[in-house]
Amino acid sequence: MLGERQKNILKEIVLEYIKKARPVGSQSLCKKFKVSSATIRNDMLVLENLGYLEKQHISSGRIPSEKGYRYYVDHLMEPSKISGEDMLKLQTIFSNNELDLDSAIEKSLEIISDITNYTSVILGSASKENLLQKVEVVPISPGVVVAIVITDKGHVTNKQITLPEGIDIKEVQKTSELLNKMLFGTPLDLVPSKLEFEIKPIIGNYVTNYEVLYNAFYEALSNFQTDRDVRWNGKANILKQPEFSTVDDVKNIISKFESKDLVSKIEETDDEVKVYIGKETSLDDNVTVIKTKYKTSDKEGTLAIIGPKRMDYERVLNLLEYIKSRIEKKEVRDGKAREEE
Amino acid sequence: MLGERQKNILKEIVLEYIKKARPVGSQSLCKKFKVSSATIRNDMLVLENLGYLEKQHISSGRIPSEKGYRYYVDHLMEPSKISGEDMLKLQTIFSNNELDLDSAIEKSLEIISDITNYTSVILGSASKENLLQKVEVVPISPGVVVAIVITDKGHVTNKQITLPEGIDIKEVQKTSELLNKMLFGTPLDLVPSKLEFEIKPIIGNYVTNYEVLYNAFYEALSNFQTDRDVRWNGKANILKQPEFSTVDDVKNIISKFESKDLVSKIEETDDEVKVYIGKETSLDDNVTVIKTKYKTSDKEGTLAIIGPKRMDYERVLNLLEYIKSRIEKKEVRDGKAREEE
DNA sequence: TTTAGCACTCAGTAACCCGAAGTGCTATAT
DNA sequence: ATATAGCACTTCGGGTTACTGAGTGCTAAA
Repeated sequence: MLGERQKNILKEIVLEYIKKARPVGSQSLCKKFKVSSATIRNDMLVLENLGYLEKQHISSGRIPSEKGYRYYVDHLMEPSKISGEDMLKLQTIFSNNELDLDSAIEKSLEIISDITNYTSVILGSASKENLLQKVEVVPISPGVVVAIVITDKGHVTNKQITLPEGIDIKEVQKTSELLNKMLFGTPLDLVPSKLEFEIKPIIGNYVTNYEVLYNAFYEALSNFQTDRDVRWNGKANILKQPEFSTVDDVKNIISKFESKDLVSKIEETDDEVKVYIGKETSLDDNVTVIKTKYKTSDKEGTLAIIGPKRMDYERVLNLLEYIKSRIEKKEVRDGKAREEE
Repeated sequence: MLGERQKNILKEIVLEYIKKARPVGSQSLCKKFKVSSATIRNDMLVLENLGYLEKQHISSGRIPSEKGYRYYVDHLMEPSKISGEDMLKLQTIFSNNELDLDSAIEKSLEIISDITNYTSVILGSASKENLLQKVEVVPISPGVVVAIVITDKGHVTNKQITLPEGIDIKEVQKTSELLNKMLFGTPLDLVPSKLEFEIKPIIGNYVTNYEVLYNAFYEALSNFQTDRDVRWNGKANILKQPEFSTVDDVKNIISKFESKDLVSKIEETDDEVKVYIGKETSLDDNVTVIKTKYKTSDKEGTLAIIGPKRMDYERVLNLLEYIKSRIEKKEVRDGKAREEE
């Protein structure tokens, strides 16, 4: 379909545009391909007709279209290794035994944001594979208790419960014992249904006045898994990109970042590192999001880098791949409960 | 110092500029004061020479200077009550018994952001008046435990601790018992020093190999009080204000919002509702921050509204005053453990 | 003390010109 | 067939100019 030179021209244009953020003209490619500008122009026309290139106006140079970037990422980009320089900056983090995995992930994405000037987001939530380990009920004042839930992976959440008038603290204790007995070892995502179908029917046998108590605990326990944390780095970085040079562009992207359904748009389900360009992101047509799911023994979530479509695809891909691999390595190493390397 | 008419002219200019965001000319005030524009101009000149008014260029209308806003807030603004409309929107929140105080505060600031189009921030942290109620240690896997700290007000934090090789879980239990005994009822802010000066010297008597254990617990327990949460509402609202019409202004304010020392700049120590204008904010010369400290039985923090200097001072002051009073009322009411009103 | 009158200033807009960069097309050369 | 040289054409962007409207400061009179 595409001639060899045409492919290379497309590649050059993508790389050049990533570097300079200015439309690429035919002249500037002459020396590299040792042909005249007219020849380049002919090829450019072909590429434009196929939808890989665009012009901003009739006599401007070419810029890659989304389809062009996509083609570059899928076919033209040479798989490479992370640069030594980048690696160096990340290495210390993962070989530092002081840092737990969570902090290491956070720290490393912070570094990525710093060195690339893109925006990064970490989406996390307790994994479905967490098993409920313990439900602890601590009275803190008359009529008020705190319910604390601990998973086998060490995650903790809590919820304050104001007891309805006239509930005996003994009833609460009994409820908590019952919950502990029945829920121990239950995967978090199954807790609500287990509460509803196994515990609710029988709780009346153990506890009087169970209705309100049950409801209070139900709420506390089922909130657990939906608990999400979102960490940003360099949220303002994207504004440094020349594509956000008008007030409207800036306002627009900032509003998108603040919007409530951002999490659902960022979340990734694929284990690979994936690239979403422009419209593919469903977040904003002017950005590219490179992201991957990560999964540690106790949490799972998404690592995402958000930048302009003119993003340094190769570098970011490599960085994310590297971090992903280090996360896994660290898991293994931590599992062996510290063994000097 | 200032004549009566001059004061009124200043006031009108402030109000007019707040409403329209456009410099106010002498003509537009003629009817209101029943004098000619020349007279107004003379007064304006006086006000300008005293530093209350500014011009953007030699032949533009006047806008209030920071000093002018300050004078307005301190001397010209008529103390008034919150508008019925605004109150209505907030009322339901505080009379809703389902909502705990925390959520009510959050919800009400959300509403303020919505109706005013300003940005709001809630800074919170566990109060110094929280007393340590319990230290709970839950083993979750060989060599790993979770330390959970609960205060008498129901706040919970936790920290995962990886035990050094060769530590017996019994030692951990003993440590936790010791901590519970010695720290029960200790105000949070005193925990670190108590650990250092009372517990460290004697822990060796109870627990062998105490060094590492002590360090792990020390870190977990002293992080508690510095634990801060920051909640934003309408972070992008400020961009709607016409004062942020150039890319640079926008980028600037966004960076300020993202900066790490924002918390320290926002935090308020005064119990009153206070107004900080422009430079006074130490945050950004183009904004006004109206804020107040709040204090509930278990938490204390700051409520802040950030808007342009051209902010609707009266309205925001009233809103904050109102919320403050409702927070206190609700405290009282909740304390009586639900008594229908 | 207030007012009318007037000259002056400046932001903002629109119209225009011009050079730079780059294109598409056609006719020619390889 | 492919590549090239030449040329007419388009658009952007920056600079200049001219004009208008809003608003001022100042002076002299009421």
